[in-house]
Amino acid sequence: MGTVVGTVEDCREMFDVSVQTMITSFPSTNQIGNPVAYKLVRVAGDGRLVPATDEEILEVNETDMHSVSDACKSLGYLPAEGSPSLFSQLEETSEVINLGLLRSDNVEPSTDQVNSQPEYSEDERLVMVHASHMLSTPPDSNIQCCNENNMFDEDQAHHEPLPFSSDVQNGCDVNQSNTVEPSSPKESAFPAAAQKPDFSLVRGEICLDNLPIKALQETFRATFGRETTVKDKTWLKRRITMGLTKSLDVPTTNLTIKDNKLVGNQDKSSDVADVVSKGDDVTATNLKDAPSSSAEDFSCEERAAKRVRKPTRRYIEELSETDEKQINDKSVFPSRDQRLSEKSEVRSMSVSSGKRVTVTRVVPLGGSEVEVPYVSHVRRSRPRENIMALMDCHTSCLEAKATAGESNLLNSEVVSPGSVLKSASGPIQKEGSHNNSEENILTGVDEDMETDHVDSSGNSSDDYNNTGAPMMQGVGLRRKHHRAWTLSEVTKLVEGVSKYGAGKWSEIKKLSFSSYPHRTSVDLKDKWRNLLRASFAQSPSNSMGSLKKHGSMHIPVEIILQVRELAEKQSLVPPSQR
DNA sequence: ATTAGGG
DNA sequence: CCCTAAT
Repeated sequence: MGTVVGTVEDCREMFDVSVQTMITSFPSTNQIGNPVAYKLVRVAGDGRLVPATDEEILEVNETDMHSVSDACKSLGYLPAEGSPSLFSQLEETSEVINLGLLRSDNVEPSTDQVNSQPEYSEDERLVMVHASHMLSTPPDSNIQCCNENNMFDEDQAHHEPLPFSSDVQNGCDVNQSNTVEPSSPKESAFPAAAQKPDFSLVRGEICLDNLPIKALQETFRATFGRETTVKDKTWLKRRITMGLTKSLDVPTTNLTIKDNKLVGNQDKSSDVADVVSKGDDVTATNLKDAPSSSAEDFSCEERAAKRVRKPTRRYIEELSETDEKQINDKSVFPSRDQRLSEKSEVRSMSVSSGKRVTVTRVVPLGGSEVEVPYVSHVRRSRPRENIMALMDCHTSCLEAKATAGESNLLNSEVVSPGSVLKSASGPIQKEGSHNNSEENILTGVDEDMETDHVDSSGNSSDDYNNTGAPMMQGVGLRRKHHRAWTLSEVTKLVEGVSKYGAGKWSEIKKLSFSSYPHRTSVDLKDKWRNLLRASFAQSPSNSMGSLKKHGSMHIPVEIILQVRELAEKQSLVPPSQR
């Protein structure tokens, strides 16, 4: 800045004024995430600065906003690299973010650049950005600047000339004659600068380092409107930069949260408040403390506002499958990048997200760690699921035994049915496999298997697992297997219903489905319900029977009819009778 | 323990 | 299929 002020006299005033203007005349109530709005000013005929019109602002915003957010996204991680600079990581973060917010080009400075180019500190970069934007520096100057630093290569490519650049330029010229602030001794410091206002302006800006303390002080004065006695170059630079950052940041970052903070923290966070309103009292007093403390505060605020994670779509405990998948995909929560990209929403949702999200843990997955809510990682309700499989199997086995002719053998082994079954029953196994094949056919083209099903205790736990659901491994997997109903099963069901009546599921189960251990009475009931629906659904067009689009087996018309018939019967005859 | 229903 | 409330 010092450069700005010093090099380009005429523009200095403008700049000075612009800062003030931005702070005062543009209330913090301004549009959210509208950094550009604050930067856009035009120089009227009399050389005064006039806020850009809505249209103008919009115009610029359209092009800028996206890129800005992008920049933020990409910038978000810079701090992770942790450059051993003067500032803490946090501070760096906030600054980087700010930088992102301030930028209006599709620039994506890489971490490498930041770290590998010690000559240009964050401050300087910020300043540079500020300068170019606040002053609405003409594109060409920007480009120059870019070349100069080799930092914003993309700038050149994507940079869109600001609408008023010309105006500004003119304004500068006009101003040249009217020095608003004659008190500044900058002229002596930078005599040559006046020649090429734009370029030199920006350029000088960039090289804060090279400026004499005096110049820095001058800049400081220009920025905050007050003198400073501080001689610390670094501090000055920093202060100046922050001043600018803040002034821009307040309106920009400002959301409800931000507002609250401003209101509540006023005294505490001398940063925002001071810089924006009072200037800085700290300046003279605490040379060393001021920077660090303020920085910390700031970073804290920033974090509070931004760091909160957005609540991802609600965690669905429903299907363990899903759970697994999500976890594996690391999609339970948006990845860091994602989260950052959604930064815009972050602040607003901090509240809602607070509770759930806050409680998280880091889970190492495939090398990277993922944060997952403590809650849903565990089985949501009862612990049973694991057992269920076994239970199921168990029961099935028992059933099988019960109905099976040679169950005796099996009965003896109540303890470990699965293993026993597997090993103990040669023939049974066979049956099981047979059963399997049937089941696997699914479409159940047709089978009379049921007849030969005879006993089929064959359903060993293995069988189960193979056919149906994934083994309930470890923590909460559940959802039994999805076994499509075979035609034979359906047939049996219908038959059973006709025999014993709908609702006698346990009966049917016992009598007709003894050989289908995996079909519980509930299953029967459900299936029946489905059949009913299907039958009704198909009633309109008989042909529909096989027209069913996909998945489920095509229910033969006969069965449909049968079902319908039964349905009528059932409905007519109250359950009491049956 | 079964059923009926909702999800 | 799963889960629950109601029997």
